[in-house]
Amino acid sequence: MLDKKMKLLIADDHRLFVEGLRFILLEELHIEIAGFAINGKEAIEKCNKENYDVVLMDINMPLIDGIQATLQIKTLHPQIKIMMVSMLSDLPTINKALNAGADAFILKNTDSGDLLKAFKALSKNEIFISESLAHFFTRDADNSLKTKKEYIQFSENIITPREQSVLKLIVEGYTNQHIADTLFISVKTADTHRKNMLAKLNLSNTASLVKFAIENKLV
Amino acid sequence: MLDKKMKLLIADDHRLFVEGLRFILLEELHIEIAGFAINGKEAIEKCNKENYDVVLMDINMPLIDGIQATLQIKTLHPQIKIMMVSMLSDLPTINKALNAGADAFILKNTDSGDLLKAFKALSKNEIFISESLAHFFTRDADNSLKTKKEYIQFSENIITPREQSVLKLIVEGYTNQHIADTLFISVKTADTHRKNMLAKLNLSNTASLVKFAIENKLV
DNA sequence: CATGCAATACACTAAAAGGTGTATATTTTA
DNA sequence: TAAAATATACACCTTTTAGTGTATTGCATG
Repeated sequence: MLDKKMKLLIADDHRLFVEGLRFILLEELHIEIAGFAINGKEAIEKCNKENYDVVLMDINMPLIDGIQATLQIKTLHPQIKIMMVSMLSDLPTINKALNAGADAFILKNTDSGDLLKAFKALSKNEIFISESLAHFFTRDADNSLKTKKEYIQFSENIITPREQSVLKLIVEGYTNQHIADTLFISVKTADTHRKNMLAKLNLSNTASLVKFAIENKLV
Repeated sequence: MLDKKMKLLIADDHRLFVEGLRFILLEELHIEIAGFAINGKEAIEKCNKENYDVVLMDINMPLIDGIQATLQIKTLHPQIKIMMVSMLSDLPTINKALNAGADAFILKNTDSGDLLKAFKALSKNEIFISESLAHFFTRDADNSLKTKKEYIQFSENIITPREQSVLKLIVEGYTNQHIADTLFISVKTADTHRKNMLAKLNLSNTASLVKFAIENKLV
């Protein structure tokens, strides 16, 4: 793929960012910016019409987000490489992106060198993860990417379904008593669920639990 | 100011964005990129050392955010123009930025034309707001900017600056004691701030306060 | 079929937060 | 300049959470 130009679709709704990106990639002779999309829906449509080699996909986009778009694009066009770009480095999101089929995950706060490395990796059918995120992962003998054991816990649901129900109510501002009444369990049980979540997430109070829940979209 | 080059400090931790910006502004003969900062603290320090005409300031930055940095820079160097850049278009944030002394507010999803318009406006000592945000505001006879009545309720600080400081720490999971120690106030005062917020927002506990704070981007 | 996880429940103690009310100095603003 | 808002601080009492630990039941998977 290195011998001919990679056709790139940029799917990102931050125009300033995209314009900057254009200038950065202008100098790259083996990359051709072949299209733009300002949301996931448009990205999907364009991939169905045109032939792209790579999609640079923002996670947060209107209408359809980058992860949903990746899923749909990979279903119909598995050969298209998806390079995920995000502001945030939370593991659940990265895992979701990779599970959706993303081939690279870079942060918007990495430098352009990393970006170009990612393109090179993709052209060699490798999976690329920004250095600052790499510590979450490990590679198998077959070079496949695995989330490190110590982080699996984090990404996979440590929070059990029942705990999630409780958590949802906690975020709504319910007290243990109210939660107990709602779920037809004892106050003690509701309290135990809360405490278990605090313990396993290494948090010390409800405020940070609520923050965690919202940030990790567990509610 | 138009006759000589504007010295610009770019304060943003998204390197890809910054690099792109550099390319965009390279073509502008009356703008000179004179420095970079990757957080609010660095921006403040650089403004104390060097003479800049304009700071392009991201809202969300590590250590010290753009709004705090703006406050501090404007206190010591009121002549420096601050151009706020943000991903999000929520009114409380815009108002906070303007109250902190920002001279322009543009979104990262506007095009570079808007960016250049903003620079021009600053050089004429005008306040510039991205078009897509302009509907929140109205101009007085004296051309000063006012939040439209229908938005005031939203924007005007239901939550006072001090309360916001406390709120920020609450969201971080701090207890009243810890908040008191951090802000050098009595536990009672920290507690009063918390209680006042609960009262005026009609909430009954910290969990819902945290939720409110995150949803309304007050943190 | 045993081991582990999930869900349930409880004891006890300490710490924190919630409810209500008061008070005062300072700053903003009408 | 007077009124309003803000930041500060405290009293008293109740409710809720946090910290630590135990325990039983059922279900699933190795």
